[in-house]
Amino acid sequence: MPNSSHATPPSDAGRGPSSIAARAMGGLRPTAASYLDGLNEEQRRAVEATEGPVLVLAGAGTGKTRVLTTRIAHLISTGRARPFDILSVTFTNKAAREMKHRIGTLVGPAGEGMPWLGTFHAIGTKILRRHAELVGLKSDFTILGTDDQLRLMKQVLKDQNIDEKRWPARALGHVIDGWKNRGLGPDQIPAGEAQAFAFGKGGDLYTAYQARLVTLNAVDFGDLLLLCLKLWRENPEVLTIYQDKFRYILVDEYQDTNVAQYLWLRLLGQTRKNIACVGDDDQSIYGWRGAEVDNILRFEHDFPGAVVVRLERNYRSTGHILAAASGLIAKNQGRLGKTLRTEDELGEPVTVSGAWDSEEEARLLAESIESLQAKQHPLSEIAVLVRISAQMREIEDRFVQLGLPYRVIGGPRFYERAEIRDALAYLRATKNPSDDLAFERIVNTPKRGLGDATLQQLHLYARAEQVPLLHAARKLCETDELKPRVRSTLRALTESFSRWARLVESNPHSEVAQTILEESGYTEMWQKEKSADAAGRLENLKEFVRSMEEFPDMGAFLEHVSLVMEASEAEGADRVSLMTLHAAKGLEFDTVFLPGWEDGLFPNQRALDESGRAGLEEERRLAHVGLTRARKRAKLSFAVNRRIHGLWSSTIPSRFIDELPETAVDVIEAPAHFSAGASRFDRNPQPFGSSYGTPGWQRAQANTGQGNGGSGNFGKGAAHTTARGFGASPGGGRGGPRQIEGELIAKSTGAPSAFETGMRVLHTKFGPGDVAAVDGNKLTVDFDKAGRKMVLDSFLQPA
DNA sequence: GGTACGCGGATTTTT
DNA sequence: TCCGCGTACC
Repeated sequence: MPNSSHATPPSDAGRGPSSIAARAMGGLRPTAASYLDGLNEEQRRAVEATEGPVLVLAGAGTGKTRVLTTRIAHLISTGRARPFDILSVTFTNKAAREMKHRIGTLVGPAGEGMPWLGTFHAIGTKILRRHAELVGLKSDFTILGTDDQLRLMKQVLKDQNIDEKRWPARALGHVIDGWKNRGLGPDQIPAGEAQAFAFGKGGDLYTAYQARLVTLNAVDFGDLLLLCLKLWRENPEVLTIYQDKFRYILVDEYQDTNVAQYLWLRLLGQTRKNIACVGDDDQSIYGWRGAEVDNILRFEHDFPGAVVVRLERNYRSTGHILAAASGLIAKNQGRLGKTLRTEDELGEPVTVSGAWDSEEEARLLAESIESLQAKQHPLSEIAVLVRISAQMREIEDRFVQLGLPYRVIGGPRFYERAEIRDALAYLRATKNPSDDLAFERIVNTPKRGLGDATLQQLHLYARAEQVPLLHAARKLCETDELKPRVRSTLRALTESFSRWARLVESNPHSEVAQTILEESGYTEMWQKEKSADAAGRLENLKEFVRSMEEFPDMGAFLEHVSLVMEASEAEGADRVSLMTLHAAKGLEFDTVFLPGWEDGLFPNQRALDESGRAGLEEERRLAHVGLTRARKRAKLSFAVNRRIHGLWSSTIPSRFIDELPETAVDVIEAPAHFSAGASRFDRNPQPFGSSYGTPGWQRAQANTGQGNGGSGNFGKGAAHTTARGFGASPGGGRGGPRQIEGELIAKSTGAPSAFETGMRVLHTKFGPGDVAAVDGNKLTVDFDKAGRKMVLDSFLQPA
C-alpha cells in the first residue's frame, strides 16, 4: 500500500482534453499556461491528473494550496469546467478565503464566482436551503451555535426528567455530536450505543433533541452535513442533480474529514469519480472531534484506480528542522509514509533546553525572543506554540512584564462572544418571531425582572397552545395570569419586537440593529458595566453593527454571521504570535518556540488515557505539525516543575524529545544554577516536587530503586545520561535530601542561600523587592512592581 | 428575582 | 489557580 506513488497523467479514453482530438489540438492552444510554470514534477502531475480519483499526499510545506488552486485554474482555463461546475471544499473559512483569493490571482475574473467553493458547512447550508422542505424544515431555518445547542440539550434533559448532574448536557451534546460526525441519524444508532447514555435513554434523547430542532426550524452544525445525507438518500433525484452539477470535486485537508463528510463526498463523487483529495496523514490532529485518519488511509480502496501523488519536496524549513520533524513522525505506525526533503541548507539545529519551572521557562523564552529582536528579527516572524491554552498565562505574564508586544491567535471567535450572541439573538427574534431560543436568550438580558418563574409560565403556555414563546408572551399579557409588574414589562418587550419587526421592513438593517440594541437597553447595560472588558464589548457591538452594512439584508447577514464571522484581526503590528499547536496548523514562521515538552502535558496524559496508542500517535503528529511550522529555527523546551491547577508538580521531559534524531538537535545545557550537569535526555523524575501524590511524584517513587526503570520508556532512542540530579533545592523543609540511584542530590549551587526572609533585594529583571521565604536557592520575593515571584538567588543581589 | 459565596472540575476546537 | 454553576440568602 505505501508505494503506489507512480502516478502518471491519466490518458483517459474518450472525452476530455486528453482525447485524441484534444491532443491533436494541443499545440494549437495558447501556449501552455503560465500558471503551470514553477511547479515541480509531482505538483504538476497532481494538477494535470484531472480525470478520475486522485489522492495528493502533501507533506508540510510542499505547496499543497498551490496545487489545489492551480488545479482549479487548470480545469477552468482548459475548458474542462466552468467555475460553477467545480465543488471545492475546505474546513475553515480562512482556507476558503485564501483559495478564492489565490484562484483570483491565477485566472483573473474567470475564476470569480466559484459559488461552490467553501466549507463543508457553508455548502451544506446552501444545498439544504434549496430543499429544506424535503427534510422537514423551512428554507429560512436558523443555524444554532454551540451555546444554543447546549441550552436545547438542557431542556431536553429536563423534559425527560434526567438528573443533569449525573448526565450533564455537555456530555449528551458530545455523544450526539459523535453520532452526527459518524453520519448517524437518530434511527441509525447501533443498539449498543444507544444504551450508553443515561441508562439507555441516549437514543430517545437524540430523537427528542432532533424533534425540538424541527419545531424550532433550526439545525445545529452537525445537521448541515447529516441532513444532506438524509436528503440525498431519501430523494435520489435530488442527489442526481448534484452529481451532475459537480463535474469536479476538490477536497482540502482530507485527513480531517469525519465519516459524515466522507459519506457526503462519496455520494457526490460516485458517478463522475472526478474527486481529488489533498491531505497529509501526518497532520491529522483532529481525531478527538471526529476526524478519521482512516479516510485518507483507505482512499485507494474506496476509489479504485486512484492516482496517488506524493509531494515530498519541502520548500519551507531548513534541513535540521525537517530532519527533526521527520525523525519524530517516523515513530508513528499506521501512516502512508512520506519522506520530506529539502534542498535548503541544514541551518540551525533544533534546540532543546530545560528550565527549573514553568516560570523560568517563560523567562528564558522571553529572553530568547528579546535577543532575536535585538538582532533585528521581526517579532511577527516569531511564534510560541503551546499544547494547551493554560500554558499561555505564564508566558503572557512574562511578555507583559517585559512590554514585549504579542498577540494571541485563536481563542473565542468573534461570533461566540456573549455580546455578539446576545445582539444576534435580538436580531433573530425580531426577524423570526418563532425563534424561541433567541427570545429566551435575551428575554432577561439586560435584567428586566423576567426571570425563571416567568419563563416557566411562558413555556407552559406556549406548549399548551402550540405557539412560539413570543406569541405566548403576547397572549399572556392579555390575561391576568401575570403579576402586574411582570405583565407590563413583558408587554413592553413584545411591543418592542413588533415595532422592530416593522422597522426591518422599511429601513436599512444596520440602522434598525442599532435602534434595537439601544431601545432594548442592551447597549446601556454594557455602558453601565464597569468591568475591564466592557469597553471592548461595546467596541465589538459597534463592529458588529458596522459589518452589517456589507450585506444586502438582514437575512444575508444572519446567515453569514452564523457560519463564518470572525474577529477582524488588527494586522500589521510587529508582534509575537502566541497560540496552541492546533491553531498553528497551516501557518509558518521563521522562528518557532515550543515550550512545555513534558510527559503528561505533551504528549497529553488525557489523550493517552482516552485513546491509548492512537492518542499517542496523534500527539506525535501534533509535535510534527509544531516543528514543521518553523522555517529557520525551532526551539523546544521543558520545565521540571510546573504548576497544574494551582499545584506545583514535578514533571519529566517529553518522550518525544528522546525521539528526535540527535544529529538535528542541539542541547542547550541547563544554566549552572539549575543543574549540576544534567542532560536533557535525563528522564529520571525529580523527586522533590513540592506536592506529593502528583503523578510525577508517584512515578518518582516507583522509579527509586528500580535502576534505570523509568516509566517504561528507557532503553530506546538516544543514550541517556545517568541521573546526577537536577540539583536545586533538596526539597526545602519538606523532607531533606533524597537519594536516587544511590546518589545524593546535591544542593544546586552548593552553598546555602545567602539571603534571609525579610531582606531587601534587587532582581535583574523584576527590580527591588522583599524576600518572603527561602527554600534552598529558590526564594519567594515580593517585588514592588512585579508582585510575588519565585526566583533563583543567582539573579538577586542584596539591595 | 437578584446577588454572594462555595464547590468541583479543569485539553486540543471548526463549523 | 481560576472559572462556572448551584445554592442560600436578601
